[in-house]
Amino acid sequence: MLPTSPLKKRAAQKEKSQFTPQDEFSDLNPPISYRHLLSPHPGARDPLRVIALCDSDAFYAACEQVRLGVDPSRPLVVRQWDALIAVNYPARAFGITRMSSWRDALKKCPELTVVHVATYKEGDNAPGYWDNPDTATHKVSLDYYRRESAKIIAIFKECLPDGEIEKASIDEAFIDFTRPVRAELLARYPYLGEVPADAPNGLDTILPPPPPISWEGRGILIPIAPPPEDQAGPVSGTGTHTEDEEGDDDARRTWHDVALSIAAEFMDKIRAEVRIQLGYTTSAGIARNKFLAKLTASYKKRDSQSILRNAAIPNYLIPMPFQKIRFLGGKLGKAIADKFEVSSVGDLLPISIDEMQQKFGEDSIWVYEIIRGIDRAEVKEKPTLTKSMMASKNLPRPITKSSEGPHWFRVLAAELALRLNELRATDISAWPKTIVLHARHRYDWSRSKQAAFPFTRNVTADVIAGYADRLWKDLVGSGSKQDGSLPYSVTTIALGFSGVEAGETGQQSIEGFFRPETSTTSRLDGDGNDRQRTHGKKDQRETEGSSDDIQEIEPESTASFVCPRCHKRIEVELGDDGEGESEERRAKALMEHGDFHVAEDLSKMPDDGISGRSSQGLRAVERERKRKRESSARVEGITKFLVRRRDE
DNA sequence: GTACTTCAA
DNA sequence: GGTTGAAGTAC
Repeated sequence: MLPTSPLKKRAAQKEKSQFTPQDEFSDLNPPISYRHLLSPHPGARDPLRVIALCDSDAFYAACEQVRLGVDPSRPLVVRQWDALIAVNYPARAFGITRMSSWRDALKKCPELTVVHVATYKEGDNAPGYWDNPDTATHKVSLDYYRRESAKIIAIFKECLPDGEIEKASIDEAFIDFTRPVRAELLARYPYLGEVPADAPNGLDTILPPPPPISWEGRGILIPIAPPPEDQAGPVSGTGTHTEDEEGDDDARRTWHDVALSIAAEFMDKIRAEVRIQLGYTTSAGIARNKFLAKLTASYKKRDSQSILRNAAIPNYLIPMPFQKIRFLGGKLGKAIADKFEVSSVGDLLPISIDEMQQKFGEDSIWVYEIIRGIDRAEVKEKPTLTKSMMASKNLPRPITKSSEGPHWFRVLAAELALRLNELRATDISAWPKTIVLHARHRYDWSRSKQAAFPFTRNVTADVIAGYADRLWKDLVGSGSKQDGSLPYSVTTIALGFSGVEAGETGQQSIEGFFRPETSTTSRLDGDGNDRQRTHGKKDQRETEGSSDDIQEIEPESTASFVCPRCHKRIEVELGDDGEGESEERRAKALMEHGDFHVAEDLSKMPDDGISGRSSQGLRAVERERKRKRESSARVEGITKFLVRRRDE
């Protein structure tokens, strides 16, 4: 229970009341009953919840070190143009930081290995490693790191089939250990599995005292500072106590600590697995929720893991600069710091929720809870497939002519084509719904245009670049100036796919696209409508005729769809090797037909913008301008039809 | 759906 | 600082 209203608290603080910041942490030792332990679905409020965040140390540098077979104890940095984007720990020992320039780094450490990140240039169909790529002609590729990242996640999953894993960025993931830890808890302490006959409150009986914990080899414990003299600790209430060297502490030990220690064992094994199989060292934080796990991981970095027991939360959090907290590192955090002239979590604790809400509205509740160590966010497994895919380039010299765009599209498009096709090696049905082109003017603002991207099999750099050309014209206008100069200089060009889908949703869409054809008769029955739409195309009649005649034809051995664009009926032979194969054939057929339309689109690409009219000219730069869109004359891909069908 | 912004690593 | 990716907002 919170001791008093926040407003009173603030007033009280001014008069130097007995309130200490520690009093704000009211939920450090929640009662844990048999019901908690045995309930089938642990949620965010589970007192035995255990979350870890695991990240790779100097990830890009580690990738290069492993790729090149460099001795891990040797200093190595990853260079991007003149800057460094990763510095391994041996190199940090020389005082090299990510802010150093590559030449300075080499001065500090002559034996430094400097690896420039992989790059593309126009015409390349794969990124390559060069010692001195030119930013005027090349763009960097982070593809190798993405692939290595995926391997790490795969190991996490292998090691922990029952744990939820959420990839948080290229080099870090949250792991929810709650379920595996609970299973282990019951295995190690079988007496917890049954409510004792003499338990006073049945399932709601509090668990017996936890056993001693050996933290040896399980990670670094964030210390519980002993409470000040003649003041009870916020949790134990049992008066004086001391903490031994191991950090175990009879008075404060809880079953949650046991859970943390088991999670730490698991985490350690998983990290060892990553190190052995891939050669990457990692750091992890283990705590009761996501945000604390994240903060704990940064306690001691480099091939280690740290553990934050509930009892250690206040002393860890109070001196913490709150802008280190996830989502407070940006504008919101700065606004709060400026408004209240504070910098640490402890400074923020006395500020009442009302006071905060006046300025920061909805966000306040989240902030109020987070600085008290409360975070109910779930570890949610994200689909393996990323929803978007973007390739971007900061231009060394801003471009001022419209004609300078296409060169960069071809570079960006080559990368996108490679990445999409690589994705399709495993997810054949992966398809991006839209293609987006961004152009940024200086560091002030940017504009973007998007269009439907067709469901097509052969996604080549040319196809992508072709669509980008049209978006470019829509974005910067065409013919607005005689000499082809742009209405504004462009410092960044980014080309990407969004709405990338595959697997289940992709297959569902494809299913919906085809009409079920369990027998030849049922197909003929339902044909009236289709005939109207197909305008009696010849090939349609032919396929129908033949299937009508050949009665031996296996049910479901063929399927067909009518293209909404050309109204042709397309017949597909399905495989008989099970669902996987016929699914693949359906997808292929759709894409092959899409290819035809892509070719058609590209061959009669207008000089105009996509909407068929010249787009906003100079005036477009003004952000106030109203945009009127013509929705009718957009590129109609099969994709669009698929999307609509799925909703029906 | 489209264009734009914010946050993070 | 450059290159990504996701999510939220306004329309």
